[in-house]
Amino acid sequence: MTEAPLFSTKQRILGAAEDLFARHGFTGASLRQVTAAARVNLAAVNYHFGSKDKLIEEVFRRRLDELNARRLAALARVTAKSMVSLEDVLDAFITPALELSLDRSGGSAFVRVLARAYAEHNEHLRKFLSDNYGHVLHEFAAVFAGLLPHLAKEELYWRLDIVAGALTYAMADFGVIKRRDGQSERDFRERAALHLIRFAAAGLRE
Amino acid sequence: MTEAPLFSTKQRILGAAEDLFARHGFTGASLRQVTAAARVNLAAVNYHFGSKDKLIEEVFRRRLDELNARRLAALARVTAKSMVSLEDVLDAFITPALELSLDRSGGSAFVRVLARAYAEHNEHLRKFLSDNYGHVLHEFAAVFAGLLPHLAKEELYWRLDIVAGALTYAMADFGVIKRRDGQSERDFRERAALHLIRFAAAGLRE
DNA sequence: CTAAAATTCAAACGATCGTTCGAAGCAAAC
DNA sequence: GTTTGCTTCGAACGATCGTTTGAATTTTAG
Repeated sequence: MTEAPLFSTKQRILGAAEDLFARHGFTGASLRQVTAAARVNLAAVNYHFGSKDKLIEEVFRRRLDELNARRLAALARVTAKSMVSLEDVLDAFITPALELSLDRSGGSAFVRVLARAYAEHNEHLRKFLSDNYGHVLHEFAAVFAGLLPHLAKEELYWRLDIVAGALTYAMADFGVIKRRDGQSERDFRERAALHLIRFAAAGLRE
Repeated sequence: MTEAPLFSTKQRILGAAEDLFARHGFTGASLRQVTAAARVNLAAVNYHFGSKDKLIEEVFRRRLDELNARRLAALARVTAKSMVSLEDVLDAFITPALELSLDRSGGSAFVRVLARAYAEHNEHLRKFLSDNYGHVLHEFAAVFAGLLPHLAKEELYWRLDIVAGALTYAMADFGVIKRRDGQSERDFRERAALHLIRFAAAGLRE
């Protein structure tokens, strides 16, 4: 927790790992590929992070801390209003991630990493994500539960899981797709968010 | 192309590979794990399939041949009608896959394998799938294009790609999720298909 | 029954994996 | 200048990977 130079060894490793994990998966990308791309020594990973698993966790932490903070801030803004709609809550969940997916500095790669995490059945990784960011999903789930009182708690939870996964995959593809030439990024983002919110709302309502 | 005993070495390998690829990914599951689960010798994979990559292809071929045949049959049934709706075409695409995901004999594992394939950016695998099943997507795309004349061809194609990926991920999760106790499988399937079709329609229309 | 073809087997190949180690390099503190 | 602590480095560790080999075994054909 000292200084964090923009191009320190740690940051270069994290950036290269993010890119290679997105392209080849967690087991598919080796530490030798990562360190070569980051132009650092192989042993630097275990020196700075301890292990490959810890490096993977740090790749998530670097982005998820901010992403989930934005989601919670947006959720708080929504629940402060007098009338709360399902679409508002979904917007609070989706828009921060969509902004990240359209970010230039590695954000699009990270969203693809996130999509891979959903595909993984990795016990260790699931537990890490649940331990560190489960409270965010719980806060959203609580608001959803108030808006969808007809759904049993168990039913609501797995619907949220499916919806979140499908949204994550869709946003991951945005990171690869090239936008139409004439279309502005803001226009693209707003239209994509609209479609995703419609899908999620349809999937959550009875 | 000779006989195909139900529990031949080849079939046992394919079944074990499907299950392990779903759980640990293509690079994450080793041939030693696969052959151990199939209770066959390690060398049997290279004898019967030639290589791990060819085995992966065969895991796809075994299921996709039937899945895409059903999709095309359903599409033909739809286009034979006088009035064709966007929802009809989506139903022809989604329902066969949803039935597969709820199949008991390995189908649910395969849909998770399919979801992994979407997450993979693997050049070789993408080319194999495109070469062997690209014509199915082209047939659907042609019908979609007729129903959505306002969309440019390029725009339509990447929307279809995103929608197909998101649907695949959602269906993959169905394979893991346990149904509510009181709910029949038919009821569950029809309701899920309805939600997925709504999402896809919203994503494809302007 | 016997020869031939197909299949299974144990064992090993070289390559690559994540990880570890001690020396070398380098900064700041005294 | 010397010491101290942090970082980088080349080299190697044992483990595991996909693949290959040749002999043993089973199945098929004549």
